[in-house]
Amino acid sequence: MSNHSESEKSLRRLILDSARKVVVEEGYAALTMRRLAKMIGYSATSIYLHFESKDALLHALIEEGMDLLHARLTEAVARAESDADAVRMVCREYVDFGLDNPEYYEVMFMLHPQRMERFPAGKYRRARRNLDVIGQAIRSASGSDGDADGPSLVKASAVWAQLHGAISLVIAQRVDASLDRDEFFNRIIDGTLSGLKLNAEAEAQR
Amino acid sequence: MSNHSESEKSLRRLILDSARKVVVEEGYAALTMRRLAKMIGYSATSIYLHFESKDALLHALIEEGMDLLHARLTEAVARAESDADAVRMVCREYVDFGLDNPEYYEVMFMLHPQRMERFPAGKYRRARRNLDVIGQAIRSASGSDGDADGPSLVKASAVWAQLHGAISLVIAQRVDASLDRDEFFNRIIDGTLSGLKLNAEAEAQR
DNA sequence: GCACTTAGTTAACGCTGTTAAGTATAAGAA
DNA sequence: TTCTTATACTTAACAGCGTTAACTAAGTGC
Repeated sequence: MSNHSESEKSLRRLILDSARKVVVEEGYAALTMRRLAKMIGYSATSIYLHFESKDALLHALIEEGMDLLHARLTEAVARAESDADAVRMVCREYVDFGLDNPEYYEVMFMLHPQRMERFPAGKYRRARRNLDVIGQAIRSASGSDGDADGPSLVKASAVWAQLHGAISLVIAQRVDASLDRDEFFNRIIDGTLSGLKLNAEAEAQR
Repeated sequence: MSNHSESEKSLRRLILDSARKVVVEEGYAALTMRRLAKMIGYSATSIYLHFESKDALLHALIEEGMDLLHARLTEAVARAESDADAVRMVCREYVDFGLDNPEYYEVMFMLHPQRMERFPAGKYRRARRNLDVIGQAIRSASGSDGDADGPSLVKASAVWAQLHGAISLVIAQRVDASLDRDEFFNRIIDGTLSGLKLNAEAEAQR
């Protein structure tokens, strides 16, 4: 049997937890199978008993991150005091998630794993759930007309994309060092919200 | 002397052109020193006579891309018929550049090269030039008040970030396949522009 | 003719992800 | 109890990676 003396929980979990630790603390580049093996006290090939490839391991990590993000987004919606407020809250929370967990965020949204074309469908569903939280918040805030003003998938994707752009550039240290980040993100969120034209009085145009 | 029979132009140029070809046609992952060497008919180590490292080669590629982008952005501004139009044109052009050259765009803005912290200052300057084109367009369109409504660096960065988010997600194939991309990008650009609140009466758009 | 520079080479180091084959150990069947 | 099979894991190796050290051949200046 296993009885590698230390394994109360499954090796799969041990691998995942160690991998997450490496990624979170030292970034994706530091994650190698041999190093991971040394950490968990098994040979590198043992990892392949639980994950088809390094990418598969990464995908599992992404799924965990998606769940974590989902929890934070839904909590943010729950905390909101109005439908309109919920959209702002969910945007703010998304940004904060990215800034709080840059390495996680990088793996989840910025990495370009080799085999991503043949990505397990389940992961897409998990990522989709997060987009749906945004979409639902927008729909609630838009009032009863529902999808009158264009399909909400486009709206939600646009909101997501705009927030993602700001987060990913900051994480990759591509923005000017002298940039005031609070002002930057406030502007991004305000701009994103104003692009939605939610409240009626702001609908002077269109 | 060199006289590797084929070299009219310098080996440095040959390396750069071949590297760009690989990246553009098959993506960054396909670019390896040994493969590049085989392409140009020299040994892999010869590349190190002209570039300090693979990252340095990549940086040179990024600079070329930045110049190309700069040319397109300034041309777009020149084509515009009004200051307000110029902002929209430059946004459109930026998006088109990304969609026209996804592999190039990936190397330029989505990759996270190892040694990027110690990036040659010249590259930053080249990247900054492109941000300045956006910033200048915004400033011109904002009228004479100049920087009254917040520093233009934040404004330009925000515009850039929002466009970048949309482009990078599409390139990484992270957006829903059923998404109408034209509608998506139109919404991104409109949202970005409305976030600038340039002049209220001219915003009778869309 | 000798030193020096230039442009290129080969061989190797220490990594990487991954696979094939082998080894104990436990469980189930005869 | 013995035979068989499955489980959990290992070692050794493959092919490839970026990079370096050491070398060679050819041209240049004195």
